[in-house]
Amino acid sequence: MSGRGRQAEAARNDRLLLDAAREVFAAQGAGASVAAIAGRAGVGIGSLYRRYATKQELQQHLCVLAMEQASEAAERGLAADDAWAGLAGYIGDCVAFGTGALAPLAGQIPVSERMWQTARRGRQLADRLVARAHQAGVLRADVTALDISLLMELFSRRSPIRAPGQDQAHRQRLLAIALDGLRAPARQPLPGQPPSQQEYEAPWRAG
Amino acid sequence: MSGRGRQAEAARNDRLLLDAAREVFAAQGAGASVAAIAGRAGVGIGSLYRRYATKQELQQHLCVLAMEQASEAAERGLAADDAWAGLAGYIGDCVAFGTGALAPLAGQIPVSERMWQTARRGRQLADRLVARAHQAGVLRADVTALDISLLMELFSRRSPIRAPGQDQAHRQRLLAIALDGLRAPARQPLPGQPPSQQEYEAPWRAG
DNA sequence: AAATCAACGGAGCGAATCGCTCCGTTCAAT
DNA sequence: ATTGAACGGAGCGATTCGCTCCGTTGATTT
Repeated sequence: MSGRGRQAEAARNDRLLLDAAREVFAAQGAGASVAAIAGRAGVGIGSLYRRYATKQELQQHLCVLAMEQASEAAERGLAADDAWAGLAGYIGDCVAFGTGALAPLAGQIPVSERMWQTARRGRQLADRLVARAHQAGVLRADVTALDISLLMELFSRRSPIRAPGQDQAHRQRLLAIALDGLRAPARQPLPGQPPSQQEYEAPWRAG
Repeated sequence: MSGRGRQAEAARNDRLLLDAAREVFAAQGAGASVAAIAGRAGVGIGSLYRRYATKQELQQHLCVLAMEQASEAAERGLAADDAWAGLAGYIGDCVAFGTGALAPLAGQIPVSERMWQTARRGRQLADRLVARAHQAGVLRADVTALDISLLMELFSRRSPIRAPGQDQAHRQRLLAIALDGLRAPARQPLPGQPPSQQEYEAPWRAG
């Protein structure tokens, strides 16, 4: 074991708890029990409630963290020289981390001001990433940043029935297919209207 | 109202019940309550239990029906002149119907002999559809029939947080992207190994 | 070595929700 | 007017939930 003393153990447990919570919510949805989370993290329920007063508080903290991770991934993507590699890397990172897996929490928890701010910053970065790819002509013209957000939301969900390793392998293959479909030029135009920002975030406003 | 008498109402209710059950399970997973299903169908709980002795029996019946619908979609696809149109139509039909949305039931209900038979027939038809697309050179060479099954499983899940109409519109746009990514020639090879039949159906064997 | 105490795991509480039963009501057919 | 099949939903016991509380552990201090 690394780290010495109870404080180090507490820090480790906090990490384990957050990772486990994200995976369990991603697989089972917002209704997952705190016992399932604590069990997967390998810690007691008491240790969970010493850090987060309620299940809801844990969920809010999880949302902020996930959006911050997404912003960092977007910054890495913008730092890449190649516009396509940057965008694909951003999408891959977010899907691997499970950024969009917390979408089922929308409407179930109040959205703090900090959450809106973090979301706004992440959206701006993602918009720049997408705009750059459009200008470089590597991203199909009829796809929007919100389409990509929905795509990541879809791919973020974990299978509730398969082993995590298998699930991850499957997801990477399917994501590679979707990424190929995102490249310009498009073979078949996208049907319907692109999603609007308002309808995208509406579920979060219904608290 | 169409139909006269109590028998007609019963037949209508049975349809409403099955449609509602598929949608609710697709959105909320296997843990969805029977009250939620009856409520969405607009019928009483008593009417549900007059037709299905247990929740489990309803789920099994739902699985058989979904797989039969998938087989019919595959037959329509094989009847199409164009190999790509046939495959794309099959995938689109299955996703629209929600064939793969019952995957979360795997491991939660015993698999009847009839379910295995129906599944086997559906798989044979899908294999032929995929093989024909491969031979015609319209489907990227590194994708297998099981990859496509997993893709349909992914796209079959309904959003638990958005209105069904919006969710459907989003899903069709994202599916169009994925279908573009399935076309030959591939721009980027798929990572990892293709899934095996054994690992694909393993969750169903763990009853 | 003894004392201290922060962090630990989990048994168990009341509340909520579950699958399912049971029964009074409705209404087309007799 | 009578029948009876199909109806909706209140409510049962069982289960599961979020959460509290407490005895235990072990690094640190005296």
